[in-house]
Amino acid sequence: MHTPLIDRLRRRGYRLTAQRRVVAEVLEGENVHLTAEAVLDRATELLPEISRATVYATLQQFTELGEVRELALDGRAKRYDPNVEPAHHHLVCDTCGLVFDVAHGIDAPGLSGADRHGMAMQGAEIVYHGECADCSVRAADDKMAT
Amino acid sequence: MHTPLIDRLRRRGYRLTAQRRVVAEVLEGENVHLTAEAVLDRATELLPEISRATVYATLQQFTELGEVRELALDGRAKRYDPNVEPAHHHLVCDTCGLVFDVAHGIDAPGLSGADRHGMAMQGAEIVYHGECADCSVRAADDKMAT
DNA sequence: CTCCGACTTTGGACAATATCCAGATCCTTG
DNA sequence: CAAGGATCTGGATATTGTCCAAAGTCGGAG
Repeated sequence: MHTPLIDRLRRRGYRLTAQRRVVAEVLEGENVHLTAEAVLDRATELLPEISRATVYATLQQFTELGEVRELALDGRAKRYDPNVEPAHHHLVCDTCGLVFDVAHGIDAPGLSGADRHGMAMQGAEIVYHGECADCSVRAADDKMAT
Repeated sequence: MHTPLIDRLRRRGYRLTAQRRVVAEVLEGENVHLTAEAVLDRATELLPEISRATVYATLQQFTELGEVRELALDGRAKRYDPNVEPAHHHLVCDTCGLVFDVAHGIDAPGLSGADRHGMAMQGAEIVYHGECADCSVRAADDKMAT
């Protein structure tokens, strides 16, 4: 079986290994944004001897290939978004870490030359912060309980 | 000496300790965005017996008070921005982690009701990504060296 | 001014996330 | 199907951050 991802790996000179297949499979099977540890957990179910180092390395490779997007949404673990296309931003619950995709069509304003500070621009990521309904309810309950 | 920060601490019932003064002093003396470890380093020079736990706790308190902004710009350490006003966004070098402020006046588009997914919105942060001039030069050098 | 209780700090253990490395393994090419 | 370089493994190590019990300190009451 050749998914587009696997094809691109081959074309770039990467070898086709069971480990890479498994990581690709885990990512494609999810529409939430997993952390590396979550990917490792699921990958271990499919290929018990896979190692942590391999999962981390593979996620980096996929990121470099543009197959997944690495997201730094909060100060915790990075998350991996398998939906590269269409471009979109994210909405995060600051309390529990829940992530929603924001409809595409929204984009960050560009930077003027002066604001670029001589840097080569590579893109912009908008992170909307809020509190999800569940956490709001839980906060209200906690207040009542006092 | 009573900086505005110290006043607000008192009014909220926080005690005025040497450790809090030192952390405040470190933050005010910097216009770059320090990591907690960097704050610890500088604070240790001013007050050698200060502990890591205190610095982390103090940075959290200052964040809750609105005196500093906690930034999750990349997947590495959180950074603390002492310039709360005016609101502004950030430009990050993905290679070395260097951070520039982006001129205020830029802001993220709002979210429609459907895009809010029932969450209570608390704000949006735009992170512009790129490669700074130094890192571009270094990458070019590396290529020549091969 | 002194004392005491509550708030704060300390330091070291622990947790979560991530990277590195040497040796073992395994794809792919020829 | 053998060789060789790419890849993987497992464990050590690094980085960042949190937790906790005991010790210490701030600041209001007297």
